[in-house]
Parts: sequence; C-alpha cells; structure tokens
Amino acid sequence: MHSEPVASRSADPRDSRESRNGGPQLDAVSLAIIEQLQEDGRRPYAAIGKAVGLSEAAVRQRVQKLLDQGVMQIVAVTDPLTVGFRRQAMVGVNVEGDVESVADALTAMSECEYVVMTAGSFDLMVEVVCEDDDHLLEVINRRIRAVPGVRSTESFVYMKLKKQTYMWGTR
Amino acid sequence: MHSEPVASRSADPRDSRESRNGGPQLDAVSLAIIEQLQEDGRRPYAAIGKAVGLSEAAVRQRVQKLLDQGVMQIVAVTDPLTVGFRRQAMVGVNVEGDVESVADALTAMSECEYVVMTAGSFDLMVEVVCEDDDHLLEVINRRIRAVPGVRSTESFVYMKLKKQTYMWGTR
DNA sequence: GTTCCAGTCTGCGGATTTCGCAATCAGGAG
DNA sequence: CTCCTGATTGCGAAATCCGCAGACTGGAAC
Repeated sequence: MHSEPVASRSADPRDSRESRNGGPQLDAVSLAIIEQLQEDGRRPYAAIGKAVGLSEAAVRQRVQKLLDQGVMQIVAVTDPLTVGFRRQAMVGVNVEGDVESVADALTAMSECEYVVMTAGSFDLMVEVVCEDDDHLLEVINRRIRAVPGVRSTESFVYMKLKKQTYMWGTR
Repeated sequence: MHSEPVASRSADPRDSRESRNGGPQLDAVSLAIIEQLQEDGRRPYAAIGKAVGLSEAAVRQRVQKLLDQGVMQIVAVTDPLTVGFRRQAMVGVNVEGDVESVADALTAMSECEYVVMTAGSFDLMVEVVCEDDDHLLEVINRRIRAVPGVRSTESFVYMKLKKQTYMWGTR
C-alpha cells in the first residue's frame, strides 16, 4: 500500500536546469495548487480543483508530479521543542576549499535538519536538532568540526521558537 | 517501515515529556503518529493506525486534536527559490531592551517566515523571504531596522538550499 | 466498596475522496 | 494535414473519511 518510503529527495542536489531562478515549469496553476496545500496539506483534490479551475484528476496528477520532482513535500511540521528535542541551534560555518562538499557532508547528518549555502560572514548555515546538551555538543564539536574543510563554527542555541509558517504564497 | 506497534494501549496520555513553555503533553502514541505524518502528510488514517496500534477513528481524533492544539501542522513546503522568490536571507538581530517585543514585531511581518530567539552573538534569528533584491533591501533596512529596540542586524543571503527535512522523529 | 464523570477508543454505516484508465484535447514538429 | 507528446477530463470501483453511538478506562468523590 503506502509502504513506499515516499523518498524525500531533499531540495534537489544537482539539477542544473533547476538551479536557475524561476525554477522548473511552474505555471500559475501549479503555484495556486501549492498555495492551497500550504494552507492545508490534506485538502481534497476536488476542493483544490474547484479553487484553481481544474478537474480532480488533473490536480491529482500535478500534485504527484510536484512531489516526484521534489518541488514540494507534504509533511507534518512541529516545534521540536514541544516534541522532546530540547536543544536546537543554528550553526554558522566557515569553510576553506569546496563549500559544496562540506554542505553535502552536513546534509548527510540526520541531526542537521536544514542546510543552506549563504553569502556573508558564514559560508553555510545549518540548523541542528538534538535531544539534549550532550548530544548538541557532540554534533557541533565532534562531528561538524570534524568535516574536512570546516574552518570554524559559531552556534546560536534556540531559546524559543516564535514563528514558523509556510504560507508565503498567501499574502 | 515500522511494522510493529510502537506502544501498547496502556501508554497513559499523561506521561508526557515536560514542556516548560506550557505546551500540551504528548504520549508515545501521538509521537508515533506525528512521525508517520512527517514521512507523508497525506498518509491514510488506517495505515497510521496499523503502524501505531490504534483504530482508524482514534488516529483521526488524535490528529485533529494535535492540529487544533497547534502542536503540528500538515502543510506543503517548498524551496522558495524554486517558486518565484528569488531572494532569501537569514538575518541575525541584536536587540537592546525587551527581546520578546521585538520578536513579536518581526513575527507580524509577512516576509518573516521564521523567527526564533537565540543565545549567542545574536538575540534573534529571522528568515526573510522576498521577491527580489529591492524587496529584500527594503525589508531589512527599512522595516526590520525600524523596529524599536533593534540595535543592529547582519544578513546572510541564501545562495542555495541544500537540505530541508522534517523527519527528526525517524532516526 | 460504589457511583459518577471526563476522556478515549472502537465499530459501523453512509458520504466523500482517491485511484486507475481510456478517451479527449492542445500544441508543436515534420 | 498528420503524427506525435503531454495535459486534461470523465467515470466506475475501491479505499478513505466522517460522524455518532456505545463501550472502556482511570480518577475523584463519597
């Protein structure tokens, strides 16, 4: 049945055509579909179709394609602090050498939930989710800093999550 | 997959992990449900029930409750860069005076998708999503810095999103 | 002990949604 | 014009969602 892993291809490793801005062929209709699912990830296809002007089957096909292409994922999101993960941090990383290879190494760590290459005084920003202080300490000091190419890190431990939305489409 | 029910029925609803921030208490079964929905936000209730050892109706009630309580949300998430928002940045903010009031002001801005209070050389970390350079410039220089109490900001413009997952529960 | 009582779970119909597929339609390319 | 390829539609069949009534559990009060 639904036992397939529904593999989460994370925000696309190396797809040349997609790295340019604008992304793949996302027309206004697909945008509208995404917008609908940003309000409610379980909204029925028929309701979405009524909102965007398509049939139920067409919406279903487009959604499946967007999922397969990795353009979007439909998931439950929580505040980890309320679900047992007591230590979270944003870690700024400075790299010497190839930034992308370091980013790949960090991406492979399950504790790193969010990895982004940036311009500014950090080359990478990484969000780390841990169970406690010891765990956090180990991830930052023993694992992230052990990655070849990592020159230095700076940590910002989360005190309180104030906002977390995904409805940029609706404004 | 997890073929084995995660918890026996006798898992009492009150054996929560503590949450100092007044968050609702979650037992092992609810955690398992969240975990299922982190893999696939549209997974049928019956399939979830089979995985966690509950009936379809029970899963449905618990999911509805988790949504109502704001413990989790089921939504579509995307990489904004692939969907028309060409400029994204993490902004570190230093505050003098009441941090929380500044955080509330930033939370009210629709361009701020993510606001978190931190310990470290920044008091707040804010993720900003904009349409172009002008938009980003205006948000950072004219709006964020105009908030009373903001002493200084430092920006990290996103170059490429490498990873974005929500499956902390499955590891 | 017994009796509420609130919260949760189960079972089960009926309404709704999802699924798969064949047919139809739209837009190029040759 | 014809042949493609891809998107869309319509429609039964199967699966899922939904609401509700009854049963179960643990705790509090007596």
